Amino acid sequence: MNMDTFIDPASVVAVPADQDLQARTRLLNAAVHIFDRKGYASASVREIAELAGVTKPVLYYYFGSKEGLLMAVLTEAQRLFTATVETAVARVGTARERIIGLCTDIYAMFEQHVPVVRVAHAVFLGPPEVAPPFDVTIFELSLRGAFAQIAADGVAAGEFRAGTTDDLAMAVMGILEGCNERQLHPAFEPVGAAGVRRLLDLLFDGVMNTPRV
Amino acid sequence: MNMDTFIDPASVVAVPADQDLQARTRLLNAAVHIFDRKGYASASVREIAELAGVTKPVLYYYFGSKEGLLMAVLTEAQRLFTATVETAVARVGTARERIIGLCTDIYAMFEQHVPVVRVAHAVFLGPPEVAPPFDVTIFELSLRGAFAQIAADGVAAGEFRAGTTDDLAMAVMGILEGCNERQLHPAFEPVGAAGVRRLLDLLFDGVMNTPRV
DNA sequence: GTCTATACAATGATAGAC
DNA sequence: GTCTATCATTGTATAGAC
Repeated sequence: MNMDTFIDPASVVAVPADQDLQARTRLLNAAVHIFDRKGYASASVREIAELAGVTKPVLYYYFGSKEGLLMAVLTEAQRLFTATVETAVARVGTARERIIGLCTDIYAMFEQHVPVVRVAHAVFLGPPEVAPPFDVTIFELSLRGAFAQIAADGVAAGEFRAGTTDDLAMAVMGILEGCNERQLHPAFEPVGAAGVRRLLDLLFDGVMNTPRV
Repeated sequence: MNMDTFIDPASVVAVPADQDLQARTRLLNAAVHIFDRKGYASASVREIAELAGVTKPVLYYYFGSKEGLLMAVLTEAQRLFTATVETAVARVGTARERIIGLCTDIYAMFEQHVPVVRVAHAVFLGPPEVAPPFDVTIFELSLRGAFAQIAADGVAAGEFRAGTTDDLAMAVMGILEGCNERQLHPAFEPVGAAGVRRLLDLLFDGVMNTPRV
């Protein structure tokens, strides 16, 4: 992919129309901003072009259509996501530490790129009938595959109880998703990286007061 | 609220334009159907009125605006939600059983009313700038309050470890949300009520193979 | 309460000059 | 590559007859 498509997080929230950036990059930043605030369907190409400081035909010259613009944003989100997962999976340590590490890495990446993540999140959970031709399930599948892999390692090493692999991956996904949604939703207070770790510790160690048999 | 606003789940997915129903009810069913499939922003009142078998002015006569129609749908969703939470909280048993009971009740209610829940879910997670004047946080707040109450009971009774109340509620919310999203998203296979219970058991009993100290 | 007909703004997209 | 000007369509909403 062209390096021109890189989205500078600071510029997204600060000055999308910074004249030092290329028109294509300014359009991407503006698109993330508007898609995030109004949703893809309610966003207008007019507004995006204005925010980017260019005219409408420039937008169509670079992206072909409104949907093409969304596709470019999603491609960028996928790049951020898979990079985070791959580097986190390669870590060493106990399975417990690796799972916590992957979760905190994902959580931190979401925190650093809230607008882009929110756009991708909205497409992922939104109505499939109007969704663009972008396989949004790769986010879920790759992340769950990573958790399942680490969990299987933990079971094989005797670190985790036998037969917990798939359920552990699913439970971790749920807890992480809950934390991320609280981070993405402006009405709630984020739990923070420490909170993510606390919730995962609860899952690993259990809740009951009586020792297991 | 008028009983006329009740949304028969079967009619929503089957024949929204059933002539035996009142125009207002047919409009509500059609709105849920269209909002669910295309999203609120992309849905057109033209299409909703046609599906309901009435003309546009009839829609505006009953609901005043497109947003009023969405508000009516959300109000119905809230009714379903709070009713489920209240009856589940009133149950007796151990805190662990009560938490599992509330989760499976919510899960089953979502399963029975997938279209309405998806619409409410989309508004809850969607962009706040275009959201209707409906406090979507009440879903999260009431549910988390219920979990925290039960968890506090469990801690007080010595059933759960001390200091786990809030984290337990958050972790349960996350796991439940993960299961519900897999149920609402057509690309994934639902975990089922048994899966929900398994994941919660994992949280209660812990994952580690070594006994806690 | 329900209809026909229409007002009117906004949309995504393009043609063609430069 | 970027502009001005414009098109065709669709959107929500309403006026007024019955």
